[in-house]
Amino acid sequence: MSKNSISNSVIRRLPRYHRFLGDLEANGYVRISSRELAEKMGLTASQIRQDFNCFGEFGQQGYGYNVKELRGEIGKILGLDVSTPMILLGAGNLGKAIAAHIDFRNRGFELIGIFDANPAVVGGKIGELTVKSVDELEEFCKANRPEAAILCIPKGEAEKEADRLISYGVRAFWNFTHYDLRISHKDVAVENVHLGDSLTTLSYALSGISGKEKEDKE
Amino acid sequence: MSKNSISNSVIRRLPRYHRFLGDLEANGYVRISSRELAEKMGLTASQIRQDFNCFGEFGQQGYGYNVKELRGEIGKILGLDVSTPMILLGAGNLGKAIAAHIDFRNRGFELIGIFDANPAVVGGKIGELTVKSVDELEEFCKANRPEAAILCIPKGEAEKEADRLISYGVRAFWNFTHYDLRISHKDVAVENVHLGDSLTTLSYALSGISGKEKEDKE
DNA sequence: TAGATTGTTAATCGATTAACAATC
DNA sequence: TAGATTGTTAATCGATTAACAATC
Repeated sequence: MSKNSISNSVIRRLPRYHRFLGDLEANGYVRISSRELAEKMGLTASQIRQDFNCFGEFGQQGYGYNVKELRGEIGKILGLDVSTPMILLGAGNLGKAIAAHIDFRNRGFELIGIFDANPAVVGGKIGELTVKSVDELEEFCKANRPEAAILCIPKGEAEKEADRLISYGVRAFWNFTHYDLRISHKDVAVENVHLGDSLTTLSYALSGISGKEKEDKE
Repeated sequence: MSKNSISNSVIRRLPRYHRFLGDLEANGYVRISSRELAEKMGLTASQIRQDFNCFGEFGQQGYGYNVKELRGEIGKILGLDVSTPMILLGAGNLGKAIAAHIDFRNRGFELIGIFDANPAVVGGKIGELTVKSVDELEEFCKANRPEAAILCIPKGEAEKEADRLISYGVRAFWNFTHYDLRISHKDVAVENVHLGDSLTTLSYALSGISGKEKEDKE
């Protein structure tokens, strides 16, 4: 209900607030004002107060915000107080790195299964988990009820596998493919990571830096 | 000059345009109207025309846009017609996956070196490249002049290494760490990829889907 | 020419910033 | 109490959408 009204811009800032507050807490900060936090994060104090006020009154006039308390509240808003079972599809380079590199626990998830179509990687170990064949996917989902999935598979397989997962009850996707999930499926949560697009953006930014343009024209 | 005036929102859409136009071209499309492209991409035709008009007049009234030509123009805007030498710092799980997974050529870059501080991984092969020790970084940069770097190293090392690279002439960073480069260095291009934040956003989105909230309250 | 679709201006919408009264 | 800082309303800014004349 209230959640629907929060703008995307605000939501995208929440994980960063949570992260900075964690650092502050680790560095012994007990309280912080919106002004000081703004300075550290490169935002305005106004924006910070506006953002927090979307969810409630977390501060105290004349004092500021209690770091630990505020971090806790934002964590709850982000759903980090629950642990959602998640599976990974695709144990190639990227899939393996994600499985090994990401701190799922502190992001509200638990990685409970890894699947791949390639017999050469099935049976291999990644952290605590053994890579299973995609043939076991249905059975596994029926038994373990994962609610979220990471897609690190080729674009061509994404549609088929996503459809399948949705039919097994998966409702959230961390999507590293270029298949556009949101077009086909409506009430499913999707977070796209387009690494290639990200690097391309850097190319643009670089071409705008001192000298580059001139070189082309002279 | 003109470049500075383009809004960030527009720039972030350019790689996606480029990608979609590539798909269209591969599927035999010769021309496309803003209306049709909008439909395919989930945007409005108005927005597409506004976006393109930031850079010039790429279409023709009554006809639309020539797919191949438009893609080429956008590619040039993104700087994909040049190949910027790039190095990777950090050959851990994530670094390895990035090096192996990303199509640098089609993003305006060429990966020419990989470095790591861990003697256990130095000497290993990733694709065509052999992982070098960070001790060789200065010499390598003086000889090969990379202009861009990928940071896949621990946060604690990021500041030191970034400073070093900048002093060696690197002017663009694809930053996978949580070290905030933009704070310390001004005229350097930075593209941050915060995978953890991305997953955290998915946690939020999931917690807003049917049933979740109610469960907490009943 | 008539139809289609752009390029571009104007209107709307949303997000950020500024200001200030409330209050700790 | 006086000083500080929030919560919140109002003002500004920017981005998206709508409209339409230009033109192929």
